[in-house]
Amino acid sequence: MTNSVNRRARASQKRQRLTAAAARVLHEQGVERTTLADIAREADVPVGNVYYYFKTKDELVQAALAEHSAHLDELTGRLDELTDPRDRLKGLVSAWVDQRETAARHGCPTGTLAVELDKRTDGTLDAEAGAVIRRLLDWTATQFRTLGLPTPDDHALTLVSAYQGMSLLTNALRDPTVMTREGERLLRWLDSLKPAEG
Amino acid sequence: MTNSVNRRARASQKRQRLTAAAARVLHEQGVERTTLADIAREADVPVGNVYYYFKTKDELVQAALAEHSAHLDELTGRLDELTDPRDRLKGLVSAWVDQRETAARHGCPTGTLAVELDKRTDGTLDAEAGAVIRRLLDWTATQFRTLGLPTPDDHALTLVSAYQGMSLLTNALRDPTVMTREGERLLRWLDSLKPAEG
DNA sequence: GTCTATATACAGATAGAC
DNA sequence: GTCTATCTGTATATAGAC
Repeated sequence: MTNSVNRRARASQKRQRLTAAAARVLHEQGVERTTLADIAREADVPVGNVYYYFKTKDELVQAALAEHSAHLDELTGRLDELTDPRDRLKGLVSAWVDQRETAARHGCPTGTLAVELDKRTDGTLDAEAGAVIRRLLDWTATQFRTLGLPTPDDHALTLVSAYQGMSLLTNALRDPTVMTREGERLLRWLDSLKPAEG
Repeated sequence: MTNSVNRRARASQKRQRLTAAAARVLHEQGVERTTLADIAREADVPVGNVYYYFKTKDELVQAALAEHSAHLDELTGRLDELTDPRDRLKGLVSAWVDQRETAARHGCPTGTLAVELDKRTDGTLDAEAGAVIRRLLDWTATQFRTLGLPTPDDHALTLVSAYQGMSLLTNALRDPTVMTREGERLLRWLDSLKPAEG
């Protein structure tokens, strides 16, 4: 009984290590350039053993996406504790800017994954990254709506789009200050927004 | 003599066909998922023959990037014939929106290429896509400067960043209307900009 | 210059011992 | 559950006939 529990605990621990390693390595190297051996090494799990936890490489990609999605939930969950929706949005922008060094080296985890998965001709996984982005859009639109703005969806699109754009440029130019400059502009923009009268 | 010229013409024609095919296929499928056989088939050139024109796959990627860069030059060249820099910028945005269906399926050619090449750990080619984006930034900044705006570089960053962001979201959500909505906002923004007094 | 056949290398995945 | 050894497929690149 105790042994069985320990084995199970160790097993899911390994699964968790593999998931975390996948999220990290796939972000850094991309899906196509990452081998199962890379992930296994990073998770300190023998290569052959990977298949006990994930039947295919795609399942590891999916697990990595779920991990990024969970990180997003954590962030928005923390921001939800702020009372003013404008502060929540500004907190989101600040969190992005804080990640500028990572963005300069590897871009946005979800965004770069979405770009890569969209290159697939088969329909495998290519919608999954889009779903994570859509959840970010939804959360953002809710904040704009709570603020009393007339077109919350358009504002959300503008903000998330700006984030993906500045991440891509920060990465392509390898220049974290891109993130700082655009981040400051976004903060000013958020401050300037006035809810409709009435 | 005539034969030699014909051979040379055919040869460079094949090279040109390979370059064009590379630009197209690499945009659609991405670098890592594209095989030399894919490009050769699209160019109607036998696989083994590719190596006569390009020593490595990376050289084909480089040629594809140069092709995209040339397309950008064509576009900015046409826009340069407009007298008002504001009209040039609005023309740029309109050109982007016109490509929305392509963007929905494959994203921005240069942007998605940049994302993929930035995943490389070796320093091969990963700066080349960034250079193309930088040239777009420079051209755009020149227009803002000619307009008499105080911080042309920041405005350029905002515009190009917005383009890359809306391309990525259009692609990830497979929704061309993202491009239309953001494009209209950018046009309104450009119209609203007033040069500093004096 | 053109093309076929093939060398080489390495990835994803599986079989099966422990 | 864990791990090694290996099968199988496929991609880049080359050798060399034509």
